[in-house]
Amino acid sequence: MAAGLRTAYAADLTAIPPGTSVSICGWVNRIRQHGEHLVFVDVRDHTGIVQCVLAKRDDLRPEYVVQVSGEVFPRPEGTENPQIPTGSVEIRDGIVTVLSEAEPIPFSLDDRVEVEEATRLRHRYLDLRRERMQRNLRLRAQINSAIRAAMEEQGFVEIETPLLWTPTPEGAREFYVPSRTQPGSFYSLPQSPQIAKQLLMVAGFDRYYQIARCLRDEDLRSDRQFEFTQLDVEASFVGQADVHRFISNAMARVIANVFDGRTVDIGTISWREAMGRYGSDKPDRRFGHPLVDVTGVFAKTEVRALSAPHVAALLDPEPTSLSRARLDQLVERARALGAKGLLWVKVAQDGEGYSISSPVSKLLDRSEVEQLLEQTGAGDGDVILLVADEWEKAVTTLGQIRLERGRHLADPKELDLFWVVDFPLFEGLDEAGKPISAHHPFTMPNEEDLDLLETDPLSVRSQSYDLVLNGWELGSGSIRIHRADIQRRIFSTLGIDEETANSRFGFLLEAFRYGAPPHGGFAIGIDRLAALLAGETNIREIIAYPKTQSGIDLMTQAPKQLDAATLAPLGLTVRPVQRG
RNA sequence: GGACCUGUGGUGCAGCUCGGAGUGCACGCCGGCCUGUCAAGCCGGAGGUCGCGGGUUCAAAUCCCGUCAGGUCCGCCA
Repeated sequence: MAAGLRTAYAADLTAIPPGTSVSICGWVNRIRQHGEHLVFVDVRDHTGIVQCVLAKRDDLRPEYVVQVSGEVFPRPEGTENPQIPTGSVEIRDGIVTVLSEAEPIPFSLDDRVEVEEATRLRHRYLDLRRERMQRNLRLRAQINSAIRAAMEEQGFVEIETPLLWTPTPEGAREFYVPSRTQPGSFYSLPQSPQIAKQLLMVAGFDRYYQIARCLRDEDLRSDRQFEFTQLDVEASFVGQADVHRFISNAMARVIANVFDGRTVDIGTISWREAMGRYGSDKPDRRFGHPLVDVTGVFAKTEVRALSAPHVAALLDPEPTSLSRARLDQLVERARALGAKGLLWVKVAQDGEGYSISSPVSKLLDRSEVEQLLEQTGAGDGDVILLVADEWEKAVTTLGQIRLERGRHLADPKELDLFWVVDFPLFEGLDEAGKPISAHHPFTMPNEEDLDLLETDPLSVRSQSYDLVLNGWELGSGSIRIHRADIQRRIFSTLGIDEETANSRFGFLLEAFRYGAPPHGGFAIGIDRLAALLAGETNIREIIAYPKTQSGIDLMTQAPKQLDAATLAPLGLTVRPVQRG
């Protein structure tokens, strides 16, 4: 709704009767001066650009903030610009009022010009003027709005939880905030509202949601910032299928909203299948080329590099690009990823059959080659990549290579959205030989596997689940343990004694003694969701003020040192830091 | 903590392999011309700590070492 100094936005003008007087406000986008008597001034607001035709004006510069009052007319025949939505109209002989002058800006705001990200971040307020960034942040707002509508429609209540929370030793590294009123003591910023929301279940808010800021002091990546935003959800008296339904409904609503009614199928795949076929618990399935288990082919092989508990095979997505040097790089890459190595087998048509070339071709017998070709479906010109190792190492290594080799072949318009279920409850053993929680220690085991807790904990599946979109983990959740006896068994398996459990989670365990309903929940990473739906490959593009990989805000130069006088009331002194 | 890529007028690049004067291109900026352009066009001009420090050399943007910054990834992210 236009108001104040403005009566219309640029995008409104095509729908306005010729001759209507309007006032538009915005930034001077571009000036085209044609001598003394004809000047075109493009004025930009967030809806678009409007061409203003003036008789004489030489005091305007790009990025001046202006108000233009004048009459809207169709452009003279032959001068329309079909390239832009407002190209059929113009404001003629308007009064241009300069509301604010502008120095020449340090980089182009034209989306066609690639500007180094550091430069953009240093002047983020300028970068955000660009159409792309306006579109991205507005898309993000639209996602939030659709989420709120979907959650409220399903009976969820939005409740805020504290940012100043209590340190919890489990999980991600936390940010700490010194207390002035309790000098020497610290709050922590929550890595998620996990425990707070479970307490809300005990409190009887049986359907809670929040668009919550979470903070983790872990190294940054293209899909990770210190602070990020989650749709955080928890519900009581529900099972896994109910949680999936709530979240699926919200996702469907978001996608329909963003893509104009588009529908999406949300499938399900087990963790074991995801790992086996794609070597990842967040597979990008859009470009095919699944891994093939060829362990059986090499059961009795003479090739020492292939005698391993598991042999995974991949038909390279782009074999023609595999020069000998490139293949050597792949071998190195596999080693860098922690596997012992990688073997390649080139396949070529040879009369009726096929011949192969490989560093180990002399050591492979005919039946091994035949089975390998059959099981992988390899044909003329294909290159088979093999990684032999422990199952998880083999599939994850080859899965990562699959991703690096094929990711660019994925259709960027496709939305491959699915649940990954039946995660293992524990992910390996710590130094003391005790299992490590894969999710968090309140995750409910799969009831069929309860008996394995004490005998074979690593094979216990959990009632936890991830949501994956185009190869990114969008979120995860679980059904929680609400029964004290099962919680005791989990703590015991994890090697957490009662005293430790009480000191870490005492208030939660105490709360659970006063009547805890069965409950479970989920959290969706909104930054990742927004980035994927915006077609961006890093989340900084959908965050107004992101930090660099080293955690610096290039605009404000935060974090900054504080002087001793500021720190003293907090009970802090800073040790001199040696750098370099 | 580690690997790899990048750093050259305000912006984006080329130059770096094979050392020889801050050389070049495009955009932007400043000035002039120009009455229907639209990333306007034409002419002219200004603008440089080649990220920083050290080394090799008669000579370094270029080679070597270190360092800082940005990015991608591994570790890390219950």
